[in-house]
Order: sequence, then C-alpha cells, then structure tokens
Amino acid sequence: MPRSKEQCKEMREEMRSRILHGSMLYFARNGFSGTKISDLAKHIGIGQGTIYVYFESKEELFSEIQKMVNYDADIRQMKFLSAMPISAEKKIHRLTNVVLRRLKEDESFAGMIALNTQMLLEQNADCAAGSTTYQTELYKYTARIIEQGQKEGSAVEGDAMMLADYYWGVVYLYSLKKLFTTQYEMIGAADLERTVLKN
Amino acid sequence: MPRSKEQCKEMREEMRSRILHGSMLYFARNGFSGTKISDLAKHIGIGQGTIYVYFESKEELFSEIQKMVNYDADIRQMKFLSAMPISAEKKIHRLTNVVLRRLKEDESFAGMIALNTQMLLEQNADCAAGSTTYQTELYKYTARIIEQGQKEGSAVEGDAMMLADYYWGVVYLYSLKKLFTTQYEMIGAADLERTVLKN
Amino acid sequence: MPRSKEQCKEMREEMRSRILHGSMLYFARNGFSGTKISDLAKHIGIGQGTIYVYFESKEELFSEIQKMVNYDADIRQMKFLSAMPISAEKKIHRLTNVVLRRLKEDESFAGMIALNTQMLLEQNADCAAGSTTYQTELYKYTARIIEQGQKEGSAVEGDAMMLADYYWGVVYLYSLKKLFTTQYEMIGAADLERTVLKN
Amino acid sequence: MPRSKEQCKEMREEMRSRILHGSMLYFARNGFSGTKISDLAKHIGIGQGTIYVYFESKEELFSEIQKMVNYDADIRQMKFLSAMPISAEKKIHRLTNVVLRRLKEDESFAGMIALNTQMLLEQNADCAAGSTTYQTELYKYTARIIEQGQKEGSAVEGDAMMLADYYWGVVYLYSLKKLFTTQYEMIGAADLERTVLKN
DNA sequence: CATGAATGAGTATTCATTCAT
DNA sequence: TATGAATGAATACTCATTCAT
Repeated sequence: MPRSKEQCKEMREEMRSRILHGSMLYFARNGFSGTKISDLAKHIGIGQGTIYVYFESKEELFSEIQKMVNYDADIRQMKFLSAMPISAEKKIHRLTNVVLRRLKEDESFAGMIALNTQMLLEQNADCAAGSTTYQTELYKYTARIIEQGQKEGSAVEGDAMMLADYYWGVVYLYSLKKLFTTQYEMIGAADLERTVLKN
Repeated sequence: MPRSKEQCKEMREEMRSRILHGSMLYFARNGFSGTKISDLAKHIGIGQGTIYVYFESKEELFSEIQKMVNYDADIRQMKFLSAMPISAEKKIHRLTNVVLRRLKEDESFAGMIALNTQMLLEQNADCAAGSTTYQTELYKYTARIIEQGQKEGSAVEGDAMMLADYYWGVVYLYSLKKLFTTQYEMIGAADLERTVLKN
Repeated sequence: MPRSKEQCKEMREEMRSRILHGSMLYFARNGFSGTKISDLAKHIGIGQGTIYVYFESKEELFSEIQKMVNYDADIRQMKFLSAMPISAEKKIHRLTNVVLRRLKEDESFAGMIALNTQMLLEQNADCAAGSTTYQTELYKYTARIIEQGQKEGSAVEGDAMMLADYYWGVVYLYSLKKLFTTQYEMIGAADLERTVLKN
Repeated sequence: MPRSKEQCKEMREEMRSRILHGSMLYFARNGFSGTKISDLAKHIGIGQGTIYVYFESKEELFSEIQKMVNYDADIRQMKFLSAMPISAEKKIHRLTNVVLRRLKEDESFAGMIALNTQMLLEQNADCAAGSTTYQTELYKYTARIIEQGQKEGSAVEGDAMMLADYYWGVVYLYSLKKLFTTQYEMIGAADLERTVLKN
C-alpha cells in the first residue's frame, strides 16, 4: 500500500479541481460544442484520458462546472449585505465596488458570471426550472436592496426584480468583454449603478 | 429551356435568401459550432445538399450571414439621425423607440444584434480588425449624439464611445433575452436611455 | 532483508498463481477481448498494476493461462488409462465418470476445457500448428481407446480421431453450459458415451 | 426530387441488409468486443459512417443481428415437420439431413446457429428470459419429435427437452468448426442422430 | 437544381500499460 | 512489492461535405 488513503483522496480532489477550474474559462469562452476535450486536456496540461477518470463525459464535466460556479458563498454575502442596517445606496455602492474589483482582477469571476447567465438564459428556453437557484437567489436579494432604495428615493422606479436582472445583465455584458477582448474598457461604477440608481 | 434566365436567377436568389434568413436565428441561438448543417436543413425544410449548392461551406454560410446582418440601411439611418437639427435627448428617444419596437416585433432584429455583437467580441479577441465596420460605424454615430448630449447637459459624462458601447451592449443583452427566453420582460425605454442620459 | 529468498519466491509464486487462476474463468467466460484488465484486477481483488508485475502484457497473461490449462497430468492419466488391460467400454466408462464428476464439482475444469477447445478452434483458423499438443495428445489416446472399442465391437464405426474429437466436443459443450448458465442440466454419462459407444 | 420515394426506401433496405449480413459472420467469429467497427466497414466495403446511418451503435447493430438470426422460417418448418404423419425416426433423418446440408453449404447458417446458441447461453447467465424464443421454440418441436420417438422405441430414454438441447448443442459444435477451422471434418448424420436415436 | 445516402476526417471515449509513491 | 492515478494509442461515434440520381 503505497500512499495513504488520505493522500490519495487529496490528490484526487486536487486533480478534479484542477480540471474543473482549468475547464471553466475554456467553456465560458468557447461554449459547450466549441470546446474540444483534446484542446482542453492540452490546455490543462494533462492527458485526455485523465479527464475521463474524473468525469463520465464531456457533458458531465460541463454540468459539474455549472454546479461549481453556482456555489453559494456569493449568495450568503448578498443575503448579509441586503440585511445590513445601511442605506440602499450604500449597499449598491458596496456591491458595485466588490463586483467591479473582482471583474477587474479575476478572470474566473467573469467566467463564472458568464456561465451562470448563459445557463439562466438557456434554461428559461427549456422551461425546465432546473437548479439555477443561484442567479435567482442573487437577484432576489438584489431586488430587496432595490426595493429599499425605491422607498428611500435613491433607486429608480419599476419592478425591482427586473431591475436586478438589468443590473446583473450589465455585469454579464462586461464579463463577456473581459473574457473575449484583450483591449477593453471596463465599465465604471457610476455607469453600472445607473441601471438602478437615480441621478 | 422553358424558363427565362431571369426567372432562374430569381429562384436562385430566393432560395439563397431563404437559407440565409433561416440560418440566422439558428446561428444566433446556438453559435457556430453548436449548429449542425443537418439540423439547419431540417429546420429550413430543405435537403442538406441544397445548402452546398449555394454556399461553399458552413463557414462561408456563416460569414455570409454576418455580412447580411451588417447591412447598411441602419448605418445610414443613424448617420441621418445624428445629423438632424434636434436635441440629443430627442435623438436618443427616437433611437430608443425604434430599437425597442423592432426588438419587440422582430426576432430577426434580435438575431442581428446578437450576431453583430458576438462578432465584435470575438473579433477583438483575434485582434483582427476585420470587417466589422458596422458596429463601429453605428457606435461612432451614437457617440456623436452622446457628445452632443454632453454639450447640451442631457447626457452623462464620460468617454462617448464607451457610452455608446454601453448603450448597444444593453440592447444586445435584451436581444439575448428575446432569443433564448420565452417568458421574458423587455427592458423599458427609460431604463435603456439611462445608460447614457442623466436623470 | 528479513525474509529469506525462498519465502520471497514463494510469495511471488503464490501471487502469480492467484492471478492465473483468478483470470482463467474470466477469460473462459468473456474471451480475450471481452476481458478488461481493470475488471479482472477488481475481480481478483488486486490492483491493476500488480498484474504487470507478474506478466508483461494481457497477451502474455492469456498465453500463460493457456499453457497452464494445458498441463499434462491429464495427458499422463489418459495415456495410463489407454494402456490399461481392460475393455475399451470400461475405459470409456471410467473416463466419462471422471470427466463428468470434475465437470460437476469444479468450475475450473469447465474453464480449462473451454479455453483448450477454443484455443484449438482458433489455432486451426490461424493454421499455426502452435503449441496445442495437449488436446491432440488427449485426442490421440482417446482415439486409441476408441480403436480398441471398435475391434471389441463396443465402439461405433468411423474415424477414431474424429470420434474422439466428437466426444471431447460434447464435453466442451457442457463446459460452456457450466460456465454460462446458472440453472442447467448436466449431460448424463450414457448420453455422453453414446458419441462413441454402440447401444 | 431525384429518386422516387420507393427507390430510396429500397436502397436503404438493401444497404441495411448488406450491413446486417456482412456483419453476422464477423460477430459470430470474433464476438462482440472482438469486432471493430472499422474492420467491419472495411470488410463490408463501406465507410464507417454508413453503419451509423443505419444503426445507433455497435450494440444496436449486434442486437439487430441477433433478431435477424432468430427469424422464424425455421421454426415454422420444424413445426410442420413435427406434425407430419411419419415415424419419429424418419423425421429425425430428415431434420438431420437438412441441417447437415445447410451446414455444409452455407457459412451463414453456421453463423446463425452460433450466434443463437451463444445468445441462449449468455442470456441464461443474465437470468433475463429475454426474447430468445427462437431456440426454445425449435427445441420444443424437436422435443416433441423425440417424445414420439420414445413412444415408438426409436429414441433413447431421458428428458426430451434435454435431449433436444443435446442435439442442437452438437449442431452448434460443428457450426463452430465450420466458422473457425479451415480444414475440418463435418460430423456425419449417423453420429449426430446418435444423440437422440438408439442404435 | 434538389436531394439524401455515403463518406472519412475529426472528435469523444475506452482501456492496456506505465510509473511515482 | 503493490498500488491506482495518469496516459495516449486504439476505438466508437459525429458531422461537414460530396455525389449519383
């Protein structure tokens, strides 16, 4: 018995994660059918077969990536933010700052947003209400903040859910820019906030 | 030879156009690699071989579609609009009304916007300045209107080209909604205009 | 080095034998290409790599199995039996009893017969007279008994070698039944003997 | 519209049949996992893709072959034979003659028998009573003849179904010889009949 | 011209084999 | 020595493209 069970499991977890993370941007950029397993493996720096040690099929890999990008740390933060005892305007400032900073620094964040939003789009097409609670949860808390802002007079009028959708839609838009264009100009906080805030 | 040359040519033109239009939404929805010629042909209601009578390859078909959606009627209108002797605010109102009406009524318009924007995104990635003058022309005239608005005090501050890009980005966003989701809520004129107009 | 060389060698021999025996039925049932090393290892209860410590390749393992099932204890017994000073009928009774008893009790025997016969079949196909002396030796002594029986009037007429082949063919047949079917009815001695004996 | 619908359908039927028949012997000889689609296609003289125009997968092709070799012309003949107003001995003579003649002349017949019997063997293993009514039907009518023979005193004693199984088992045995060996000696009628007939 | 059956290059997936531990 | 994770050559399967009708 060469390696301890624990070491083994750790290694497995690590490789699985490596594949998952290494694939995410690839899928986000090229879509499902535009992504070749052979390219993917080369890009990650592993053999093609290795992918099939960890995932049943290309489809399963993709679906696991979708699950991964759905992870709820963000949701909890949003829930927390929405419940804070500060003005909606401030909340939106904070949210916007966080979002734009991550978008600037972290390509993975852009990939996550892109995959999530695309999932949401395609899933609506299927009318299969599916598992995409992530976005809707995120939207729900964002809408809550917007409603607070509407009461406080800082947010624009209109259906809060739709406005939340608008806000995150614009975030998606600039995620795409981050993913696809090399020389792009990131949106400014003021511009993004204008989707939901007056003035 | 019973039919005249003209009739023949007409028929050819008609079939070509049928393929082009029938493919556009398909490509807009599924992307290049997500679109199978066999599905496409079935969807259009013709044989697979027929496509190859009119187009050299899948790539040529796609590129012809891209050329088609680039057609310059829109550019001329924008040029005309930007040059009109009215306030920028009014111009933006008009533009927005036209855009939203077409988006509501016409799925093809959504497809056009989607394909154009995707082209722009991917092309930047390639750093091949390519043929996408369409968008940039459109953006240029939009930027011109925004600059006018900035002078008049109705438009928000910032780089006009970037704001134009933002405006059309949001239009792209709701084109995607139109294309993918069945039960979607179209953005309102006020929300769209807020990308570039104050208040 | 705590263990003696002998112990070591013994352990090696033991594992080698374990693999050989554990694989035999698997190959007999699923054939060469129907047998996966991974399944085999799982079935034996060892790691895949272990097999390659003892055998160069899947092919070598298979060929070693074929050698093993060819082992000559049986041939010597047959030689001995054929030379005994009793009637051919009695010899065939004895042979049949031994064969049917082993077939009933021992799945490995069925596997051995199956592999041997298949080897014989496929080898003829290759026209490579190969190493399968086993069967032919066995057949030779069986044929000798049959010839004796023909002189004594107890055996049916015809080419003795062909009748031997028939006899063992039927044994192969019921080996397959043993290997593949759970609820099967083993052939009776009288039925088997009728391949070569009158009455 | 180039070809008439009928012509088209005919061509399809013909190619399907060509694949089916061209594959049968290949599968009978090499088994499922020993058969490569690429080899198969080369052997039939068609492109690999063509196979997938007619069959979903290698498995489906194999299962369609199994259905094909199950075809009931034989069953009807057996039913007819078993019901004829002649002695069981004569019936068995006729059956044996027909079977041996076909076995001699027609390799496909050998393939059919081989596939059918293997199916029967493996299916019993699965305990899935499956669709293999063919063999059991055949066995049933054979058993009926044997029972008649037992009453008439020409057939050996014992469970008629088991004897039928024995008879056809021997036919399987010589089918394998036909399929695998080039220089083989076909069993004689008397030898085959001795499985079920006295003397 | 229009078709869809046939094709093979390209892509996904499997599995015998290797190798670090 | 024994292991099982990693590998890539081999294999199954797909799909853009061709071509006979």
